[in-house]
Amino acid sequence: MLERTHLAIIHEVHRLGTLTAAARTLNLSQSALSHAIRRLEQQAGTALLYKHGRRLRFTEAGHYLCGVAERLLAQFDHAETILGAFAAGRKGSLRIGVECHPCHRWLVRVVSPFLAHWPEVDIDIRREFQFSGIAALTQHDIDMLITPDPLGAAGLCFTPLFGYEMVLVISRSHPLATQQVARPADLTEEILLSYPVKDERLDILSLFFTPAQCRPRGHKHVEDTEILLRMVAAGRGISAIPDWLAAEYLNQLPLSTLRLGEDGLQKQLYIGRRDKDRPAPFIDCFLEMAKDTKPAPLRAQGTGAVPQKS
Amino acid sequence: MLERTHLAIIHEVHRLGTLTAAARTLNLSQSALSHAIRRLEQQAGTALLYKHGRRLRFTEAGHYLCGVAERLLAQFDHAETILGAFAAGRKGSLRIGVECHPCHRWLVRVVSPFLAHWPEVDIDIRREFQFSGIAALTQHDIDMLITPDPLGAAGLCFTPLFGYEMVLVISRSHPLATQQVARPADLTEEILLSYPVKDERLDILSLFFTPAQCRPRGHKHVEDTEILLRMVAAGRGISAIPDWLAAEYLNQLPLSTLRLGEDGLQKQLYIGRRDKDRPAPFIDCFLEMAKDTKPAPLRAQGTGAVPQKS
DNA sequence: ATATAATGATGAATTCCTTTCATAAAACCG
DNA sequence: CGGTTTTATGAAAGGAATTCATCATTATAT
Repeated sequence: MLERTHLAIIHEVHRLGTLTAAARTLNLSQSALSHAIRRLEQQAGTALLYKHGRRLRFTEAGHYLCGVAERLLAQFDHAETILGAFAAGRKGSLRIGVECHPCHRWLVRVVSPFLAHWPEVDIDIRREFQFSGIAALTQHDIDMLITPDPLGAAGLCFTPLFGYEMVLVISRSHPLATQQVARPADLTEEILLSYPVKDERLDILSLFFTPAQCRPRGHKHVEDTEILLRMVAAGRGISAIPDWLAAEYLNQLPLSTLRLGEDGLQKQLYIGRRDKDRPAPFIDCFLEMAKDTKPAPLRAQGTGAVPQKS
Repeated sequence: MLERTHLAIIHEVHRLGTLTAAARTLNLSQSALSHAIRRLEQQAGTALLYKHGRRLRFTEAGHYLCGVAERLLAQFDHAETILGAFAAGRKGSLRIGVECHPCHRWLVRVVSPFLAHWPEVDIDIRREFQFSGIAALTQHDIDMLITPDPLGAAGLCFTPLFGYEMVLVISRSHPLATQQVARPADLTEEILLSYPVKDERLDILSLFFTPAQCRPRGHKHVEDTEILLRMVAAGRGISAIPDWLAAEYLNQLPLSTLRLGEDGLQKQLYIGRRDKDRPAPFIDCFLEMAKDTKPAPLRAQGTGAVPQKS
């Protein structure tokens, strides 16, 4: 069976001209090379080298194999280099799951500089999961999960990123726009606009309406944040988004924000990953960069919610 | 060090999904694969597989290596196939040296059908040698030598191909055209036209003029047979060529042929090769085809030389 | 649930292949 | 013709790959 060592021997003999010299650079004895070539020739059933004077020359088959060796050895070397990069954690890919739909905007602010620092690391962001994001993480479908709900699961660990508050956004011309706080009973005649996720994953339903045993009049799904907020601004509905996301739009669109209930709907974003994962440096780096990239909190304004203390 | 076996293991595990199945097809024990992968992982410094349930899954580095394996293994397999073709003698190249200039025309008649039968065999015909054709043969510059002078040399063997006669060609309007036999003394006022080879390799000089201690009046070199004979026909000189070559031109050009001396200048063509050469079937085949391709002898005609009994 | 089958991991023993050593043979060089 | 350089070879040694026996884990069937 043709092995890498055979190719290496053939290659060095070709490069240096003699077995003895090739043996030196390969850290083997001349005898070892001689035996190895002999074995290979017997297995191949054809001569590769023949003596010419006291040196060696390549037969045609030998020359052919020499060409093969040059190509394949280069590929072996390259593969080992890449493997080394994997081992050193310079190369890899980071599949990031996001369970917090509006967090996408924040995420891109983390990802951009990261990609610049780790040119060999690919990033893939996934928002759809077969089951939950947690399951995707344990099943190695993703390598990291950004979620506000750090559900305990064996073999996972979560790192807190930052706290934020879910705020109600309404059109500035809405009757409630003058208020500071919204109560569930105030909103029973509204149309709720939300990202297209299951109801139980919508905090405004599970933590605001449901405990008060009421619901908005209607509920529509909107994929895109920009469109969602434009619809809100146009008075077509209300929505609940993180305060820092609202902050980005307050001076672009005629929107007002209200606290959801007396205490506000406080949330915390976590980044989760598998315990046992080899700690690739680029993963730690991503974590650091994620922690350092806090979104600008909603500044106190007439109709705004109170900023969150970090 | 990444070896072919590692690639084979990785590849089979990927293909079949389990170590056990891969071990079966590789004729190894499951334990062997497990150990081998473990060793490779330790050397590479990175995990390649991890357990998922009771099966194995590839890490990123593992997936990468899997791609490498697919590419490289294919190349190994191909290389071994080609090597096998070399061993079986289906593939190779035949560098044929020709020391008999006019034999080129005969040679192409052998080579054409040969190339059709051995599509993987390349043929290279060489007429120029650093030293002699014999030296080129022993030094592996060529694999076969077609020569009328089978000079004994250690490690070479010669196979006779066919006998022929060197005949004098002169213009049909030449005064000697009516004669059957030419003698050296008749030609001392002629211009000899010959292929551009050294004088000592020209039989008409070494075996005809020199023994009679005379020379033609002049001697010019002409590379091309066609041109050479047209010059002869035009009365610009005389030449000596094999009878069968003359036969091809007798009805195209106004030429006459005369025997060189009483007995004619009898020659024999040989094909020489190295004794110890692995007896590739295509070489034997070439020999057979060469033996079977005898040139048409010069038919007896008014002014022609007597045909050679084969 | 529990038993059973399938799969991978592991440590020790063994086997097999590679390498080395010592030496011979051949070829080049002055 | 020695002296040097180079390859070839057989036997011995060394080491790495493989196997064996066994355990742990997980999936499947009863």
